[in-house]
Amino acid sequence: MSYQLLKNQVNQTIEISHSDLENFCNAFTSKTIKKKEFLLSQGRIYKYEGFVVSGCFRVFTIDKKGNENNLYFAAQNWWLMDIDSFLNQTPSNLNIQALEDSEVLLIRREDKLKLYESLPIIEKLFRIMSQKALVAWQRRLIRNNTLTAKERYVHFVTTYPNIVCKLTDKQIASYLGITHEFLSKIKKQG
Amino acid sequence: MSYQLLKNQVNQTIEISHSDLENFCNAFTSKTIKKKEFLLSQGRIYKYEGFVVSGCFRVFTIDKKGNENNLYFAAQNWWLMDIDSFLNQTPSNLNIQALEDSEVLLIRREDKLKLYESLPIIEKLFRIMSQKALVAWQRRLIRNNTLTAKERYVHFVTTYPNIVCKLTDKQIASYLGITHEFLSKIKKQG
DNA sequence: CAAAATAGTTGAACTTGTTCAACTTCCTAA
DNA sequence: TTAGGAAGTTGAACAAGTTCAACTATTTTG
Repeated sequence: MSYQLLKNQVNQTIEISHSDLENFCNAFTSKTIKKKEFLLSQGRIYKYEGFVVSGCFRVFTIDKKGNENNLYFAAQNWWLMDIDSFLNQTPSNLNIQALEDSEVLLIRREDKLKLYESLPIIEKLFRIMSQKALVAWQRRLIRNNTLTAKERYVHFVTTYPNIVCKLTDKQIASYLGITHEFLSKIKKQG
Repeated sequence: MSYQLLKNQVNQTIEISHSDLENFCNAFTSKTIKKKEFLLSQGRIYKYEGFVVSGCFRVFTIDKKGNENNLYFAAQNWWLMDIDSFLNQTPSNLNIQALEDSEVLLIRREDKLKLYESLPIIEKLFRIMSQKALVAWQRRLIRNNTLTAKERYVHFVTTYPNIVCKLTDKQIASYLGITHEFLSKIKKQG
């Protein structure tokens, strides 16, 4: 049952009544996405927010020179969202693509806004999740400023082994902010 | 009146009744902090959250080699918090130091937790503020991965001129993730 | 005001990471 | 099942950024 993962995560984050949790989960619909398909393309306004049940996604930007930059990866239990586009309803700068056949639970923007109104506990849920994510991004930035490429690579593969095994080296290099040629050389050094 | 800035920021973020806003602001107490004094030192558990009324602070980590790494600066209308320490009540990895004589509005952790209970709108306030901050951190990380040091420097001084003018080049270099010697060379090139 | 500490500059040698190009290997779609 | 296209490897030349050391401002403090 694909909703169980979502329920688990909510229960681990906040205390919520059974009926409120049901109401929350009922706002989501399941969707399967084939490998290489896009959940969101740059320039579009993002109307959904997603919880990954199975599979894996990459979230990336494309700069002026046409280079892709992987911002993060999302496997089981991760959230997929472009907060910027979702908050402000501005065209997205992000692309979200499935790296393998995947299942996500999607909630429409309007439905989420309604939930914020009808269930204040949902504000708390996303307040806490956002704050936790913020801490993670701050730490990642510190690592990028203080560690070498090799140290960052070692940190990534040891911290997220279940995601790393689904990725190509090219994708990892882009996430780490280095070229894939250089990652190849790092790996050769041992 | 130092509370007016706080009220303005809240009003710009959410719709809130006059009495709720009063209750929120009443939980804060004003404190003046002299230049170079610390609001928080690494290893302590952070019991307060602060809103900067005047002056300027730097938030930084110290790594194993003893190098300081400026994470961000906070001038008027910015918030000072170690979310990680505040959320989990774990010893802080951050140091918060005044760069000039400053005034902050402080709220105690317990009082903030009480406010979350009694005023659900405060959950919304911090949910939105956290999500906006998250977007800013994501963008900063993308810039760090895709721009050269010089481009990052130009972006920083043009985006935050009112903060830059309060900083030394050494502090800016640390924020950008480069050495102060290299920043000096960047500036010389024009 | 004088002394001491801190901030900023410059150069030379060095390390880290990039670019480009050629090659190999491994998928994958017709 | 095989041709075509990604993904990965390697090397050489290069660019970006660091380190160390010596020096010059500029603040800070007694």
